Amino acid sequence: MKAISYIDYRGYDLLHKGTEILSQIECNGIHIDLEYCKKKLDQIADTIRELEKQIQDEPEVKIWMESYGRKFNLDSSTQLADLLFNRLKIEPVNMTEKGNPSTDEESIECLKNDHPFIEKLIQIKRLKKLCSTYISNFIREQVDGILHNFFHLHTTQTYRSSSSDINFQNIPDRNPELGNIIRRAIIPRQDRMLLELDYSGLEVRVAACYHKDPVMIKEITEPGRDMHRDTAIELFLLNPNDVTSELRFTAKNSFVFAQFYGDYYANCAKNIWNSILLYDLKTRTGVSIREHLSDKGIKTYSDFENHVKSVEYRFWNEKFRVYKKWKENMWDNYQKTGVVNMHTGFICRGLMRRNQVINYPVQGAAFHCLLWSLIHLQRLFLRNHLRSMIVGQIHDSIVIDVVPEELNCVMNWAHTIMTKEIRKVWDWIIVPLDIKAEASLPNESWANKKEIKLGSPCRSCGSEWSFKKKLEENNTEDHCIVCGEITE
DNA sequence: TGTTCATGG
DNA sequence: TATCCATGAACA
Repeated sequence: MKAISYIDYRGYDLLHKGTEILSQIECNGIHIDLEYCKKKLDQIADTIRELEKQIQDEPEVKIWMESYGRKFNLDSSTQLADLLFNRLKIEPVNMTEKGNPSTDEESIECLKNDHPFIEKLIQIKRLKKLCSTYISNFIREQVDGILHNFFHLHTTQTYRSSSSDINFQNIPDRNPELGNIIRRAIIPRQDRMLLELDYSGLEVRVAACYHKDPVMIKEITEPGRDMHRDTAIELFLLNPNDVTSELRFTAKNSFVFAQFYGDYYANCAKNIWNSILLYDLKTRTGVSIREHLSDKGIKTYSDFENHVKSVEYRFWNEKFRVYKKWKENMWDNYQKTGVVNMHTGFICRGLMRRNQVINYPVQGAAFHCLLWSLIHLQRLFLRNHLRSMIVGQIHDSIVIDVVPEELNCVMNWAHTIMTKEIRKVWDWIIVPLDIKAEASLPNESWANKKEIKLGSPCRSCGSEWSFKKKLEENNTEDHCIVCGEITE
């Protein structure tokens, strides 16, 4: 049988066992506060009505209403684009994929000073999104207060997973206001706590297992190194002490990750420049980045684009030379053979663009690390009859509904499986793996998650895990995550 | 049905 | 050679 030779059983086994374990997780489901959801839905509806009333009197909205009459609709991007770019003659900031002027949040946020209705419009859109995509669906999909969403292993091009009904993998988090509202609805079962275990920098580490760039391996393994901070220093021409978390964030997302995914300097420069202007980014000592760059000779956008071009050149031709070579090899090899192989035994075929060829094997294998860990953690749970249960998975993290007395044990096992056992089985993982843990106190919602660290056992309850509680005057205090007592 | 927008990794 | 992978809502 010829076809049999095309099947790689490493990949087959992983998906077979993965499917079984994910179905058990779907069956467990995640507990929600149904009464809270219903109450919040009504509350937000009131807020939206109030906001809609408030913007009715704004001059721009009057023009909008007059031109569309009965068809006037705040949810229509087409109408908003017509208002902003045709009637008010505003220069578009971004274009859509099809080349039309865009009205997405990033493009209209910078108009809010000249057009105050924009700020309320953005808030209305956010709240509507929260209700329609999240809260309403929580209420629709729950059975006796439990959400049994699906986790699929057959829908993505990269052999990652996906989730639907509800999508457990895109619940708001980055925006604290939205994150807090919706995550307040997600709660542990009675007297339990929610725990999330995250692989730190998983894709960057898995990428290193492919390209084996010595500079990147150093970045990952040497303590105290921080490539995002270093990139911020180069992009904004700063001393290390002048880098704020905001500047590091911009460098990380608009340059480093964008470059890893295959972006190029002109696009990066545009995005960074937009951030500088929109958020009026400053150095740690409070100097405006715009002025600071100007002092260094970068006065116009064109100057900045040239500067980013030179940062990009050093990034790939001096710093990550081996990584760059690997990308070229991957693309050449695909053009010759038509396939891309993953470390985990999967093969990608079919028509792919260059950036897909470079990213698929990384994205897929990174998720497979998570899936492998999930399978083995769940086996331990079942074999040892733990009452704690795995309730979800978000690409590089595992969410568990934990019985407090089992927390020490769960953390111990998870750490062993996710960072040690996996490397015994997959020797292609040539860099250390690391996990981060966040948890909420018993009976608290997911909105209250805090990072927890290993410490000495709590005198009241014996838990070894504590979180830092912020006090006045930059002081912190360690508290036990199970009983809340101060630990030493 | 296609486009645009939002959310997450 | 031009930012990777998803789900889902709403409009046109």
